[in-house]
Amino acid sequence: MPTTKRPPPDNLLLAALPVEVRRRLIGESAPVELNFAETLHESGDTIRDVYFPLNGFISLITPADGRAQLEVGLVGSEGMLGVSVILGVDTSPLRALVQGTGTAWRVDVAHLSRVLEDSGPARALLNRYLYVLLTQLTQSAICTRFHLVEARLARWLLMTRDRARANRFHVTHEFLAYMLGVRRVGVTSAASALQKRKLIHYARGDISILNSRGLAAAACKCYAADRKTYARIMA
Amino acid sequence: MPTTKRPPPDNLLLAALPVEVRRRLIGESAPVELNFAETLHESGDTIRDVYFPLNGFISLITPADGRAQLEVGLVGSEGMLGVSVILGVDTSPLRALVQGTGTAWRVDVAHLSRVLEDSGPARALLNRYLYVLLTQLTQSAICTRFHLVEARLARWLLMTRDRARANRFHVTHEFLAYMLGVRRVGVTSAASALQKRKLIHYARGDISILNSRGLAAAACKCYAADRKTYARIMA
DNA sequence: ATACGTCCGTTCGCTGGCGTACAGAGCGAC
DNA sequence: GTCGCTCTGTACGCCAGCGAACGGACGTAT
Repeated sequence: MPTTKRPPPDNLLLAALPVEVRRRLIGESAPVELNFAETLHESGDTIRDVYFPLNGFISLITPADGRAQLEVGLVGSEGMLGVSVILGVDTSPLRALVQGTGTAWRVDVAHLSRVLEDSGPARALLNRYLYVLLTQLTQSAICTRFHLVEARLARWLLMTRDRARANRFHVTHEFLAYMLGVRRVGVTSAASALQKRKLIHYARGDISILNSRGLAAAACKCYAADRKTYARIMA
Repeated sequence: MPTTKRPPPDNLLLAALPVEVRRRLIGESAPVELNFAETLHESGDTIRDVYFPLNGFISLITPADGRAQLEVGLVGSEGMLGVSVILGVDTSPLRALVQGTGTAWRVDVAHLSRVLEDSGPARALLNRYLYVLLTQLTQSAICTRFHLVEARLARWLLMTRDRARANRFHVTHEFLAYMLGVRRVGVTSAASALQKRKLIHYARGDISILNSRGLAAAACKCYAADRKTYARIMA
């Protein structure tokens, strides 16, 4: 279930490009569908296409030994999936999983490379985005290590809302547990605590954010820190 | 106290550059000293110089709220300090702290940028290094989340040995605790367990690796994974 | 020799999260 | 309506790591 609608959905990176570059990049093509639970990149595999989401959101997941796994990044309308291509490596270090149905511009890797070679502004923009991603990654590392599940959950919900541009999305406790690297029960108790405080509402995999101010207060500082960095670097 | 000596110490990145680029980059200059406990970059500050260590090692530390902090990266003779410059951002996202005394080539940021503009191979090389750093960062995130202190300690010691090119270095339990994001007592018990198994020896801040095979077995897979990635990408 | 600072060892109670297991509740298919 | 599946709630024992505190050992300076 997609969700709320806002007038002009565009990918923020593409929107920041010079028009001619943007035109050359995505040309006449139409955005593709991002289907729930679809794996766009598998860890270790060769990347053929990169994606610039318009809505929906994509989780970047690192597989660990055993069943353990952990989400280390989140890509939505503010970013791009497949940054390693910018660095000239077309092997994906992470698994990219569509968590929120939506649409995205898809660009062939070779084509992107050609455009990047010719356009300094495009290189600069994507490099800056990469820098942001890097800082978010370190922030995630800290967060995962030190913060309580409840605060981390609140942060995740807010980040997702921003990226998907929707206050309501489909995620079960079980999936959240995978993302946060904790047990499902841990998510259940954290989520029910947030629900009791009327910050969110959920039922059978549908989560709505009721009070984002309150949720931000319940989240760890990492959320604010990430936003600040994005604003500062991408401005 | 530096430590063991090996014949031709060079920075691996510089060694991989075309000779004329390397010459242009570091010219006639001499390597500078890296002094123990010196802060080369402060988080949020402007980066003036980048460093290519020959020996010694530098910790990349992210400050969290409170006293909590966490090492998210380690730079030695295999890499470079100040990668964000490659991305066109001269604000350091992390604190860079000299942990192992040594020497390094220091390069002015503006100069590096000019060289990078002209040299495709240099860009490609540093981009690949950045990719490696990125994967190591995600690996660290996993490690920090899921693995036991003892295994993480073993990994840290091995990584440090590789970067500093020395089997012996000066680090107190207290500093290790900061790096690993745990209590000092946690380090003490993990270290003493390793020492009992004759894998390491330590006394008053001097740590020696006695049996690196055994230590590798005690470490989590992250160590091997990191090495593998480095070899694959930088080869 | 003494005094002080650094570094390491150990202990105690506490708790957040783990692994596991089971039970109810909603929803769709038939 | 009933069955089966998915999703959520709750409970129980367990443990790694936490915070705090104290004591001893080693070096170095005076």
